[in-house]
Amino acid sequence: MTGIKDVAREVEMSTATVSRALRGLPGVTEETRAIVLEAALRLGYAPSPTAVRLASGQTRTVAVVVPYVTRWFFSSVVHGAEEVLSGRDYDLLLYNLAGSTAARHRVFDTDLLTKRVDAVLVLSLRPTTDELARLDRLARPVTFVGADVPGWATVRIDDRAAARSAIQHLIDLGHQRVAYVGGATEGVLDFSAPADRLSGFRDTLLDAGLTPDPTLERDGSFTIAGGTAAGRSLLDRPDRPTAVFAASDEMAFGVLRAARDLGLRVPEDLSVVGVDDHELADFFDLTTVAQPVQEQGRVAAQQVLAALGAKASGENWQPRQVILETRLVGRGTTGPPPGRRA
Amino acid sequence: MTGIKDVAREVEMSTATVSRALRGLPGVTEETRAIVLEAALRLGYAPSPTAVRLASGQTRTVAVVVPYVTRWFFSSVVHGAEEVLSGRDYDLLLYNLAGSTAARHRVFDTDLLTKRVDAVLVLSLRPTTDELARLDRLARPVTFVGADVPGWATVRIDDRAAARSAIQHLIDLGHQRVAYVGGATEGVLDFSAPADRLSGFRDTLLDAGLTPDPTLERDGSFTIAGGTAAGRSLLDRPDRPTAVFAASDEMAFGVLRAARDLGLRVPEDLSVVGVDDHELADFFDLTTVAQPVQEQGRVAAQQVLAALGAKASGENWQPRQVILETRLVGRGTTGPPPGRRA
DNA sequence: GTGAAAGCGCTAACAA
DNA sequence: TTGTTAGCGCTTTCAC
Repeated sequence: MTGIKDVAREVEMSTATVSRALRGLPGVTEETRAIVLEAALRLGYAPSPTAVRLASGQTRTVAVVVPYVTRWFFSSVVHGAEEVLSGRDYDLLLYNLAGSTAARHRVFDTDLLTKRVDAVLVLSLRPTTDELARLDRLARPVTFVGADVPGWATVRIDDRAAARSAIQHLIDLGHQRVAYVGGATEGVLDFSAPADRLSGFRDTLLDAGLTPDPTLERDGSFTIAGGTAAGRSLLDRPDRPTAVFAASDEMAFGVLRAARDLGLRVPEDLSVVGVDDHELADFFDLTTVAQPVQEQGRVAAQQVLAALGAKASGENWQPRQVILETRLVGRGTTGPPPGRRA
Repeated sequence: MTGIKDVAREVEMSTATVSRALRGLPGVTEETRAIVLEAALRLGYAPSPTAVRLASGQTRTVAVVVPYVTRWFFSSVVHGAEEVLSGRDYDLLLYNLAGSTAARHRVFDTDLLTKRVDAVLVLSLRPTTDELARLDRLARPVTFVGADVPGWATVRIDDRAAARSAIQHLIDLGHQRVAYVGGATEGVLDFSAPADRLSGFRDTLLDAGLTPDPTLERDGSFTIAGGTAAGRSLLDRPDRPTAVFAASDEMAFGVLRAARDLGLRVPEDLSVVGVDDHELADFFDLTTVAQPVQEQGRVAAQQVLAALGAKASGENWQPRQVILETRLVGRGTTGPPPGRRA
């Protein structure tokens, strides 16, 4: 392994000069720089990230904590974050909780992250007070994606508004009995979006003079299978709803399946709306509230890098709450309710 | 930030003793160790990974190179790898190529990985000779997942056999006109599986006395949309095949959609088989050749860790080719061909 | 513009 | 069993 000393020896200069020349710092003749660059290239020199980190005090590494890597939403956010981090020569350290409390504990309640990374991205989780305290002690920029964490930097959508636009769409079509399929509003992996989408759902109905029916609210645990089960229990009854709002596309897919299994036609007998604009939404011709997913990862990464930059140049930096726009994508799973068709 | 010196000062011992005590090395009185542990805990000491790495010469980091993180197969492999790596206190550095040649070049043809990681996991890519040469120069354990790379450590399935079992299943049902939907056997992101699955398809037909029809082979680019397009061109003709073998479940989903769009009943008019046992395969009731995906990530991670262990203890270690079992999962998308029903 | 020397925060020989 | 002393491979003052 050739090190900076080898290069210095080769060009008969000090390692200080070689270091400066290689990093493009000022105070080096162009001639000197050229000589150094040539020698470094010739010797196949590559600096040791570890040594650079120890000497510079920066890890140039960002931790990304993900509830479940295998879910489309999370892997898409990771994709976005990786894109900007690798572009700025930062390493992305992946921590996949895989839904495990033990893993969550290990990441947040031990010294795992301490001195290991310059910044942290946390996806969708709603941190506990203790976790926030520990993250605070890290004294590093932290950004939450897809969760509302007051006082901290966040990048997300307005979940209430997203639900609202979906419900309003159904109301405009003439639906009066609208069901909700969501996820636990608390639990092992506590997310912040479900509660907001649920209240957006209820409020919009109320605003339209409709009364939310508690018996039309189901837990679909944000999975396809959960959506199918919820859909079945919702639709297999005489007074079934004419429309279902699922708080995620995956649950909406499940509802579509339940409808199909029960012989219901969509949208003639039942309308379905989701949230996400999942890569399969088009495939299922699902009407949904689209949210920019990769973009949230990108923006979050840019945010922590900006914070790091500000820190380095001594500026003071305030955590920002970024809210990205959603938009209703009308497709084939929504239409007027039965008996109200043109 | 409290460092090892602070702990040493606190207990009035040398940093060497503190280091030994904290790491559980032999040659330290239990009493001493207890004192040190207590002080470290009380002072909130956590070692600096960077310093440990520089001093020990090990990064305790494994790079995982992924063609597309957002695809189910890859994120599942990452999941498996992360599980074992985090369990052994290794960091997982994620590199997502996102299908970009530039990204691939950056990872393999620059000094990016040099001195940065102890081992590398490469998913599905078929490396070029140049890339192999560079990986070789890293002098670090490298394991390829889902690709056949002669002479290197690999973890994969027998792609020819997987295709064979799917085709044999169709033949046993009585199918004679079987189509193939696969992916480019070369290209920007060069994978090794497609070619093997294609030849497994052809060979099995030949072995059964059937002649593979080149006009029944399509490129579905391993995506749902590609599968839909391929399916449409395959099925929208009078002499359409009675069965389609898709080299991945996602393409099979696309074929199912094409069939549905064309008004074909499955499996009455058309049988479809995929490969993977994707999380949605059950949802689509798709007959498929299941492969252990997370497991491949797990085994690959275990492999590089074993290699690292062998290296550390001076044993010599030979790259192994691990082949994991596949099995046909019969579901509802396959049945006897039209006109041959019981 | 360049070099000498002192760290960065640990580990690891080698002594004691 | 414990301490002393060198590093690990860079960056960064501070001189010159």
